[in-house]
Amino acid sequence: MNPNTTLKEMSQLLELSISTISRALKDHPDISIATKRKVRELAKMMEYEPNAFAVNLRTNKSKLFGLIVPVISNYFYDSLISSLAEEARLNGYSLLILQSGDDPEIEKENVKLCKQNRVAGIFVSITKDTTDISFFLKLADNDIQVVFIDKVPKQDNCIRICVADVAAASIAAEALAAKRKKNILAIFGNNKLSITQERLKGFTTFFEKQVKKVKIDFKESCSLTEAYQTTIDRCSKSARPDAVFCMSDEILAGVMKALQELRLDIPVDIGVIAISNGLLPKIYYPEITYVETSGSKLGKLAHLKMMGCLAGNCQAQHLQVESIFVKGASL
Amino acid sequence: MNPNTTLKEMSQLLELSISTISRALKDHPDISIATKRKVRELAKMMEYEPNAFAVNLRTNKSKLFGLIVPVISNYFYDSLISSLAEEARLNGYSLLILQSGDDPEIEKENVKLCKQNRVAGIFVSITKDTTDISFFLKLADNDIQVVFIDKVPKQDNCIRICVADVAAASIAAEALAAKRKKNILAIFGNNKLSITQERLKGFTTFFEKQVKKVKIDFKESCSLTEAYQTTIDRCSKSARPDAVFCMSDEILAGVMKALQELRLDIPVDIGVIAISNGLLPKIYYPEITYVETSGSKLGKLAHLKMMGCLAGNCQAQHLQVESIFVKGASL
DNA sequence: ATGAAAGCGCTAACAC
DNA sequence: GTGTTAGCGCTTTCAT
Repeated sequence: MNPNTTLKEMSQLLELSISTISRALKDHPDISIATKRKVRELAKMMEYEPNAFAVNLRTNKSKLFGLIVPVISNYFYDSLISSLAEEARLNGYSLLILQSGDDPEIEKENVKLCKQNRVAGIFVSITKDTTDISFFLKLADNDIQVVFIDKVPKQDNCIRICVADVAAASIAAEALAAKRKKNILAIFGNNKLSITQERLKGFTTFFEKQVKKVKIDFKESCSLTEAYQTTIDRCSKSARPDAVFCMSDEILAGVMKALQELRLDIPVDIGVIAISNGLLPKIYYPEITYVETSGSKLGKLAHLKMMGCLAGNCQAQHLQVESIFVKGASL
Repeated sequence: MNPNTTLKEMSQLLELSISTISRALKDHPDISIATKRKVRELAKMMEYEPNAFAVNLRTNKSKLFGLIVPVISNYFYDSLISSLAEEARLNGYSLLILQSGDDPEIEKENVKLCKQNRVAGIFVSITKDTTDISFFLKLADNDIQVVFIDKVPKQDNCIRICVADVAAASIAAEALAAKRKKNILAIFGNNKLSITQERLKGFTTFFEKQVKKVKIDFKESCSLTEAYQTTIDRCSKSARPDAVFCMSDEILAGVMKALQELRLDIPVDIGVIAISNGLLPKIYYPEITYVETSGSKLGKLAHLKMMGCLAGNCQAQHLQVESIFVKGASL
């Protein structure tokens, strides 16, 4: 057992003071070249690593970001987390990852943990039942920046980074209209979520304004299984829809399973379009046409905004990641 | 700006010493009920949160685990991470998540970060190019436990938690034999990985021992696209295989895409079986028959072993999570 | 160019 | 039952 090297140990070995060692290692101009060399050599040999706790205790800040999401295993969050972790790494930060399990109580506990660890900032995608965000806003008192991502509160006195939900749904609606679809099954997720409301808005607004005489069958389906069942129900009938719109990857998965079971030929018998992260659409044949809501771009933007905040530039703001239409062969 | 409450502030307000406050908050028997009550009330009012740095600096240990994986967005790791994070949370630990990008250099950097943060332990799934694990083993000197998960080194002087790779492949092979498949396309991932070698071993050993006269076409395909191409190549020919074995979810996705394109009827025209985490098989119709290698079970076991280690019980060991045959309708 | 000392917030051994 | 003190490892101001 050879525990971590400290400045003190090195100072004793070299018969120098602790502060000299400290300064030598940070290349302080006061220290002589010779001393610096000696110190650095020893440090390397002894595999000196500064004790993050001691450093942080002084500055009362850590090189840590908290990330709170409802759940990690999800078609969307993995890429978000991945990009956030990578961006953080490139900037010398690490990511403390916390799951709320979509439970507001656990979410609060997680915030507490972040406070205890004096994270520099928190990225959070809120639960569907989070309405009171005062405890997030109060973190400003502790000099902890908060950036809401993807699933964000309604309040506008905070920093929110989202995919362009309204635009994404609108683009999908436009694609459906361009293909002259007249009888659309539109499946949306949990209605409490901001993303659902926004996507619903984008979708309906487009059809109200631009296109009349289109029958749209709106359905809320919160899981793969529900989306599957909805599709089986609606597509077995004689008056089958001529296209399905899927608000999310999870819904897309359920829809596709049903369509495969019904042996419908895509896009001949029925068209499919989704709002998606892009992973799932590519595993089907034909590849699914989708509007991309990139978790990884979202992560990059969120991280950028966070760094801006830390640099003092932290007004409330609602930023959006552009949605891109990706042509597949399903519509 | 109302920064974090400290013991000192409270001690001044209550005109008590810092240590009394400290003890009151930890329910030390020496402190009078009345004082405890007063202190706790004030602490609650001031939203006192102990400064993790100060606590950790004393104990030189944090309630933190490091997790190093090649990449987060992956069909398997999301569930592993999810379960690890949840288990950690339940035990009062948090998870520091680090991606190596499958680069041994970054992996080393990540280990350094873990050291600096004085994590209590590290879970690591190594890169395909990690051969020298001495810097992992040396962490024992710093009293940091290391638990290798899933992608583990060959050396046996360490703690390794894996899915029962040999058994999983063997179970799949058995299922194929039971269905009297005679011409099998078997697609495996990167040959450098321990999991590939093990699964290959399980698969071939079964057929060598139990069943003769079966033609097996082994192919290494490291990505969805490669697996797709392999399947297109081999299944377009007249002498089409009567079954495909997929070593992983990623390979399964590629294979299924190809089979859908070729409009082959599963399981009539061709059987499919995979080793999988279970998410992907359920999104297809028919649902894919698979041998489950649960990332979440792996996480639970790894965490259990880690806690054992911390309690002093840390001999080198190779533990395996049992593989379960999950009947779908694809074989 | 180097050293001494204070202090970040907390705990615990040792007073009284 | 409560207070005093030392110290975890580091940075930084102020000496010299």
